[in-house]
Amino acid sequence: MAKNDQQFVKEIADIESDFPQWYTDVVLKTKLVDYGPVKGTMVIRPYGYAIWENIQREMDARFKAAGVENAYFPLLIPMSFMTKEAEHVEGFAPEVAVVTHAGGEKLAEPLVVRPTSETIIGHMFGKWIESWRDLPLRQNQWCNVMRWEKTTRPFLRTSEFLWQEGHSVYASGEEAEKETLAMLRLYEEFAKNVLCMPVLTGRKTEKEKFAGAVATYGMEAMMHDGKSLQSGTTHYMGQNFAQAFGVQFTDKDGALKYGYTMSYGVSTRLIGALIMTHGDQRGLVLPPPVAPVQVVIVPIAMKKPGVLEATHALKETLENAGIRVKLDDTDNSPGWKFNEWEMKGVPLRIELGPRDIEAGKMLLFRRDICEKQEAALGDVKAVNELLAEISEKMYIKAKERMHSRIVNANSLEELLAGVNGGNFVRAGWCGERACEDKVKEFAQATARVMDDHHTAEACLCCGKKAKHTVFFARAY
RNA sequence: CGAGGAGUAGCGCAGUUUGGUAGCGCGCUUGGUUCGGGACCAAGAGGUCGUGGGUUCAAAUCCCGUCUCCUCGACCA
Repeated sequence: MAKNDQQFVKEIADIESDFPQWYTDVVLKTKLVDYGPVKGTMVIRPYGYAIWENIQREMDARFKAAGVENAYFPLLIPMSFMTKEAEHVEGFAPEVAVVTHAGGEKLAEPLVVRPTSETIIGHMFGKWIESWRDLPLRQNQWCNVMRWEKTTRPFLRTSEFLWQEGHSVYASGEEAEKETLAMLRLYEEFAKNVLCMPVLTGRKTEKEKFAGAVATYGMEAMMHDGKSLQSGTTHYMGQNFAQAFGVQFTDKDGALKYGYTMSYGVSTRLIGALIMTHGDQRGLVLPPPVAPVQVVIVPIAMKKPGVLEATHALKETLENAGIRVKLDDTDNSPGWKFNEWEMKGVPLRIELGPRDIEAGKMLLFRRDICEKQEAALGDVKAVNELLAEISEKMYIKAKERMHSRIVNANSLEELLAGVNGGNFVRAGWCGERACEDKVKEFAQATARVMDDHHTAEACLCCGKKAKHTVFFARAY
């Protein structure tokens, strides 16, 4: 029975050598997603969606604490909105899906399926804002967006994906910029405490920034193979969108002024980041805060008297303590269940058999380091402490890996050697587009984030005085 | 769009060279024995071989067309 899956587990034994294939296989196999009928779309299955729900819940709590409200804006955007901001339309035109027919007729004006909502939200904000008393206006929406990508991979790059996009308007540029950085810090804290994932944060280069933004900031996570994954971005728009959509207010001095806008977003890509940051030879390893099932109980010798009753009682005890518990009382063999739930990344497994019940104990298996330990049967405190420890260890492990794989480079050759070795490469950069392009051509690496303050001596490419310290990496 | 590969049962594949009644493993269904690291026995269901045309007594197999998907590039959260 289940020889297929057994083979599969063997096949994924070496993650780092065959990472993209491992990733796709494990995501499909663990039933997080399925491919949709339209190329590049994914069907998020309940187990995968539950991860997203947990991310949403944790993120939403942070937004609300920061004073941001949720709202919803339309899926369809008039084509003319897109063309109002020159850089924006140029950036998104190649990847938008367009509705040309509806109601059995050709539409007078084509409608764009939102690739992001800056334009329509700018339009509405323009109507809602009249006075300085209306500012700041800070809203967020959870929705789907569509970008017609050429090559796709579940969660990491799909044509349609789920995300949150927050949009704020401020009376001054300073406030809007401050909020842009504050949200970046919020994301960083979220990555650490909820996803147990370390990230690098910083400003994006001109080349990498959002279409229509003055400045873009991002957080980058390191995957097993040393590639970088952009996991969240925040954008300061200045008055670009405010001017395009007439977001004006009457200030205290009676003058009519344009607002300053900013936006920020994270997507279902975070799930991909999780999988690729923590996953190992046995499959997924999910951080307890987002794991759909935090504890799985596997009864041993279920038909022996008292075993099922004991597992049900344990489940109830843990559930009452607010732990997400699953009791696997299917008639698969225990070995099958062990592998199944390990593959699905459940942080903690409890094995309970006649011997344990007699001794008043339970066997705990932690997924992060794959080790077993004993605890008193029904000891909720022990379970909670172990879950907390798993979160902490997962973060530390990922952080140590990332920091051990950041190297410095003073030349293109050193950079190439660095990224070939699966590292992030820290280097000086003069700020010229030509040098950035040359790095891309020479080492297939791009500038992920940069730091304006701790400036390195010289540009690794042209040798001129460096304006920025940049982290270069190959990226997904 | 450039290069390569693949379409046969739910999944993974064999069969194509040399045309001859559609096969294997897993999964699924039913019954039974099991259960501390992917158990076993028995019985069963399931396929217009991507698609259109051609050659032939006969095509998964040969010929021509066409569609789709995957991998690697260019583009991107």
